[in-house]
Amino acid sequence: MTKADISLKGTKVQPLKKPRTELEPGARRRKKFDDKRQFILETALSVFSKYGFHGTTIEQIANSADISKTNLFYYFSNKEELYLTILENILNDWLKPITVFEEVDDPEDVLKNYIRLKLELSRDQPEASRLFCLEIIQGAPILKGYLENELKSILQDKSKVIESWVSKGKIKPINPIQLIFFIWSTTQHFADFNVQVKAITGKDLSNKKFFEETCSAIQQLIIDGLKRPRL
Amino acid sequence: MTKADISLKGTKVQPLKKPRTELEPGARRRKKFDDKRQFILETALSVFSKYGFHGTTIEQIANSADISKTNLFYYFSNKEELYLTILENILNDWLKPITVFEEVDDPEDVLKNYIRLKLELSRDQPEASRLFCLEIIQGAPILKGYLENELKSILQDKSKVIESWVSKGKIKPINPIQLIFFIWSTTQHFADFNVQVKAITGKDLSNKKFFEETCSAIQQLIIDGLKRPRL
DNA sequence: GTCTATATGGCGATAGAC
DNA sequence: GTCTATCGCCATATAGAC
Repeated sequence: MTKADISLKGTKVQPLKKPRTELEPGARRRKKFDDKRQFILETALSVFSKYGFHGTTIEQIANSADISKTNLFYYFSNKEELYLTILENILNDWLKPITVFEEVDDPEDVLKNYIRLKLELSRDQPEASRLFCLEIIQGAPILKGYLENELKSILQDKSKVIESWVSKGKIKPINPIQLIFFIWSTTQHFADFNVQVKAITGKDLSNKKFFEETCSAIQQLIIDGLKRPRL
Repeated sequence: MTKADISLKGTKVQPLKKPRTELEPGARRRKKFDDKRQFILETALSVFSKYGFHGTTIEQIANSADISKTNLFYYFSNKEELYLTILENILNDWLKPITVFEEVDDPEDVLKNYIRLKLELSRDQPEASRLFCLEIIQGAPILKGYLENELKSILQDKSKVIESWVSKGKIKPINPIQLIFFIWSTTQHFADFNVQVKAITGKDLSNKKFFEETCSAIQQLIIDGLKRPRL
């Protein structure tokens, strides 16, 4: 294993327990523990997304979270576990929007809706988007298996929806996967290349007007680009 | 300066001398020196693009280039100089395609041409694209100044071309910067997210059929998306 | 749970022989 | 120009007191 590889190493990453509603004995303590863990996770996401796994030190994270280095090791047994837990959480959020693809609906509504949801994700979770991008760009050492299995099968499923639109003549012929890539790339660009966007336009998605302008620009381009040519 | 920051530190990065045609005394030796430097640069690009600046060790690069660690330090005085020289080279290639934007031309030709050139870059220099992306995503500590000045002014220039197309009614109204972002994001996606693309489609741009299919899908979507609505 | 040491190992960079 | 040996630093992680 080279320095640069990060693997699961058999580490079991236990998902965060949801805080319980009934406060049994010990529940309050557990909640406090979970809350602090959650807080560290959020802080760590922010740091990891700036400097990458290797560029980030435990001390940086500890400082940002206002705890000591050793204390951090009380909540996460090592750097990898911390990193993996974050990636796992990101993946869930990243996938949610795609559920809007349903055959019954009108393509225009579905596509507009999906584009907006993805762009909202770029606006509200830009750090998560960037960490995800960092992971993929470096060969997805952790997520590769996931991409080839779960993600692939989800996309095949959604592709059928798009194909049905094509065969019903609702949109013009296009490779469904290409269409999805197109939406992913244009929307994520505003999170991943945020610095470049801001350097050139002076704005980013947190600017409401810029968000709306961007959203409708992408929506229009895709909707109009998919209209069947008139005979 | 945190561990993760990489700055110019006043380091002057001297561009590689072009090998001379006339072989003066000492020229042959210099050429050999330059060639080896160039070879190290190419090897290092490959490694940096996989693991990032901090994830890459000098030893990895040296091994890949089949030289010793100390020998590498003979050609580059430190890790940063090596990294900076690479980034500088990338920037040049990255910008070349945009010169196709000229007002005199037909928008459809220009856009199709530009999309193809950018996609060729994603196909032929995917590692450079990924290293560039790594740099931007992490806040462009080195390139930020460049983005805000040179790149911004180039884009403002090219925007005028696009605006003239709009005002002449050749394409429908669109924010020129947004249009350029769309082309950048959709084409670079196939280099930066190459692993994801390959995991899902089983192919990448090195596959000729896939390249052509992708190229025309992007071209069509953008060209058709920009067509003026018929009255 | 949180703290003060401290062990351990890796990595960038240099010295100096050849 | 290339090599062997090594320095010095810094980051992860642990031990053990409180």
